[in-house]
Amino acid sequence: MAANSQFSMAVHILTLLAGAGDENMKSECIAGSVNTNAVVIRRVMGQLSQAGLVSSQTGAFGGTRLAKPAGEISLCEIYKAVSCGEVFALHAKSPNQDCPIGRNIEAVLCNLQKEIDKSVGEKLGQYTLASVIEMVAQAHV
Amino acid sequence: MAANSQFSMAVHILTLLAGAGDENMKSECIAGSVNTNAVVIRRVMGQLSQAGLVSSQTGAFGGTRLAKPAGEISLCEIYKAVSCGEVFALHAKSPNQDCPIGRNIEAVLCNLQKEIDKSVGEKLGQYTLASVIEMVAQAHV
DNA sequence: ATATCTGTATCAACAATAGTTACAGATACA
DNA sequence: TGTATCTGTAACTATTGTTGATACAGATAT
Repeated sequence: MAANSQFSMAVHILTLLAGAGDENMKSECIAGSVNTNAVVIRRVMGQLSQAGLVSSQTGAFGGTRLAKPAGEISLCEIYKAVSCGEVFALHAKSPNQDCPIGRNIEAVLCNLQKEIDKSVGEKLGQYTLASVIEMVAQAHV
Repeated sequence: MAANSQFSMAVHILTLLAGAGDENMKSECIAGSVNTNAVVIRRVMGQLSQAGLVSSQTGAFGGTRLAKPAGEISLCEIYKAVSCGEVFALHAKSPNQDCPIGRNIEAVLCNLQKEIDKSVGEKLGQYTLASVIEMVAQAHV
């Protein structure tokens, strides 16, 4: 499949919104920077909106802006807002329950999965949108 | 798409092999526990073999066994052996290079991706196949 | 020789993402 | 009030990755 790049898009979008300050940005304009279709942007935006990270306005002169300061938006929040998959997936079909190992391995892997996800969340939680903006600025050529 | 469950399968397979000790296990038999097709097992096995975690024998009475003790196989090695995707994907199409943010955000996200992947690797490195076997044993009902 | 097992090519089925078009609903402004 | 503009969302297609399945060459023990 096409790999899930929603997190990357979300960070990109939010960085643009932070740059716009209090002004509304149109999805068409954002799509121009991300290099994709405006509907794709609005789809991601819907998830960010549900998470309370942005607020949108319909109608003429509408658009979207950050719902809170960039310093108060952690990358972990963004990650959770866009429904990314887990680091690894559990068995597609349940293993053979007649096998002692098959019967118990799922629970072990599930716990491991949760632990890894938690670890990723903590790592992402070390950064905020403001950190990203700073990194982008430092990368400036 | 169907989520990538190769890591889960790999851990399951290796746990079974560890239980078989020095005896060769047939892919057909492993497939019975994992509840899938033998070819799927052999595909994963090929990656584990390339990583030096298992060794296989063709021909009659052939099969596969662990190439080193369970205590010396870390989950990080397994994770790297099966080509799992990254935690999140970068932009599918490159962002607009005419935009100051579009031009620089990719590198920032790429660094972040590497850092997260490293963090996942370290977390997985805390466990060995032997740990998994122990956890499966404790889960026994 | 024969039976058995791995390694691998190939194809179909399925799922998820991304891209696109279309349109209803909301809103600012003349 | 009418018009232009923008979001939200449904619907469809194209593409891609995983899994499942069949088939067969090559290796090996007996």
